[in-house]
Amino acid sequence: MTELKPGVTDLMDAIPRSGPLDNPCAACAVRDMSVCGALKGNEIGRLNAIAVRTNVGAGETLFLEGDAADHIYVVIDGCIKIYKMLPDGRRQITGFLYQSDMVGLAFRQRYAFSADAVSNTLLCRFPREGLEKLLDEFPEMERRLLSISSNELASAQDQMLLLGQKTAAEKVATFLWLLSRRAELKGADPHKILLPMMRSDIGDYLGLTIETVSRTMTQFRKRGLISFTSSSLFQIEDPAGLAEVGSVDESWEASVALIG
Amino acid sequence: MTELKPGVTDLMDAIPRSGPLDNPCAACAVRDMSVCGALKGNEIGRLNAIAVRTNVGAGETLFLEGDAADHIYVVIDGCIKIYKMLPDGRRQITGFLYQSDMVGLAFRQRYAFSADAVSNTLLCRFPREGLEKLLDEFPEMERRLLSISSNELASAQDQMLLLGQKTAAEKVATFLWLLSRRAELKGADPHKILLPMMRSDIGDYLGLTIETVSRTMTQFRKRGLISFTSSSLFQIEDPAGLAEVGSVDESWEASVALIG
DNA sequence: CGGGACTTTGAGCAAATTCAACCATTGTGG
DNA sequence: CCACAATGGTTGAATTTGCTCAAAGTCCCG
Repeated sequence: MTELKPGVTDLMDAIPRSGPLDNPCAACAVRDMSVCGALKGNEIGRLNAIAVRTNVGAGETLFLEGDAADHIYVVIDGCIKIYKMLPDGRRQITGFLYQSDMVGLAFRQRYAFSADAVSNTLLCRFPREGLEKLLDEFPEMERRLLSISSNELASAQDQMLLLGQKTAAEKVATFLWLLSRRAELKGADPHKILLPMMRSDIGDYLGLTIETVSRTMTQFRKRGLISFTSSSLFQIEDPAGLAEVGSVDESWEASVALIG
Repeated sequence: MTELKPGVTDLMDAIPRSGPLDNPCAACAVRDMSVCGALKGNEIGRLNAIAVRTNVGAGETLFLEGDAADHIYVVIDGCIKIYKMLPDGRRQITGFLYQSDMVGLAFRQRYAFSADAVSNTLLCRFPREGLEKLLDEFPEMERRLLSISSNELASAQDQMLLLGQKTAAEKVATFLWLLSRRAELKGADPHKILLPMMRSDIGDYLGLTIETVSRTMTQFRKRGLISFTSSSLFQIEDPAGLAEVGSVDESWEASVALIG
């Protein structure tokens, strides 16, 4: 895990910006989608003063369950998995976090879960203490945080419904459908799905073994619902069919985090 | 579902208080444990002005998923279950809420889940709009809400670990152990467990069928971990053994909601 | 080109569900 | 006050879904 002074490395340069070099937050790609968006114009400098960009390589650990919860992160680019483990090694991945998602948000002394990078990930790191001070100062920011955690709670409930009630086929179909919705929301092609995580991650997220995930996917391929280019890249051939198989509720708001 | 003017009915009178009759919030039994505790002295009158006490009979519905989210509730006494359903009737109970817990906290237009009373329940109801105005005025209240939803998120993650990874025996043992911890926290005997919900509720909470819940409990009885007085009242005979069977993590903070 | 990590596929197995019958408790009407 | 229907809970046997164990296949990277 490497730390970067803002505006120095290759990865940094991959992030589009137009503002002054000494205030990268002002031009951050994810600013409007995250808590940061609550601060406007000149206020954003306050955030920038406590922000540190951090790069985490694929498979590296950001923090472990039980570590002192000193920092809060925002994913700038890449993918993070958060998970809890049982003493014997069983693992439940409780979420995959992407661009603009927050990691480590917990008003407790210690993290209640671990976080690893799925792929190379660039994050913005804030000391908890400093961020809390800003919250005192800017109630708009606090309101936004409340809205974010309320959305997270809603998708946690969706995930409980999936884990507790859905069959293997429904679980996998729901997972793929959700990835498609996320791509759509980001303005990408919702039919081309790139899976940055491996089968064991998908299994531990859905409460299934890797074998069941694999078998279910080939079954979907044989049924013409999807087709794969490689094991981590595929095409959704029948979105409606996938939603049907997944018993997905399309009636209203998307469960992928929307910032209100 | 009946509404009560504060300080009128039998149930109301069952709540201990000492303050003036026209300001029941000031003397509410759960005040210090809930958001309400953020307001002190004279401020509490503001909350009282928008609060309405509501009584919901066992089995009655408080609201349904998709209803306009006009109100937020605090459980004064009794038990509420919140749940989501699939089109074919499968149901996942995502939580049981007890004294001082909040129900319906969602910064969205519509409730993302349904809520039914498990037993006769007394609640305090606030219009969402009015409560949000108070939040603007009293940041301390907003901070408290943030802390509450952060705790809820943590226990949602515990529940995902349970649903996705634990065996039937572990699930049931964890459930009983958690009830015991809750009783302890409330100052009650942690070995006497009263189950206000029926087997189908427990099953839908743990992602198991009623038969499996029942079989697992009799197995626990035969192993000497518990003993029952009736089907809804029993005694924990071997707390350590129960925690062991449940693969419960006792290392730090309780996952039952603690208000920070 | 070789080796390691990840994925797929297959066969047998086991945990939990389904289906079915029976038991216990409660409340109601004759 | 008892009969009996209704609701909820327990127990048993058969079935099924998803898991375990095992082997082979694929991809990537040095």
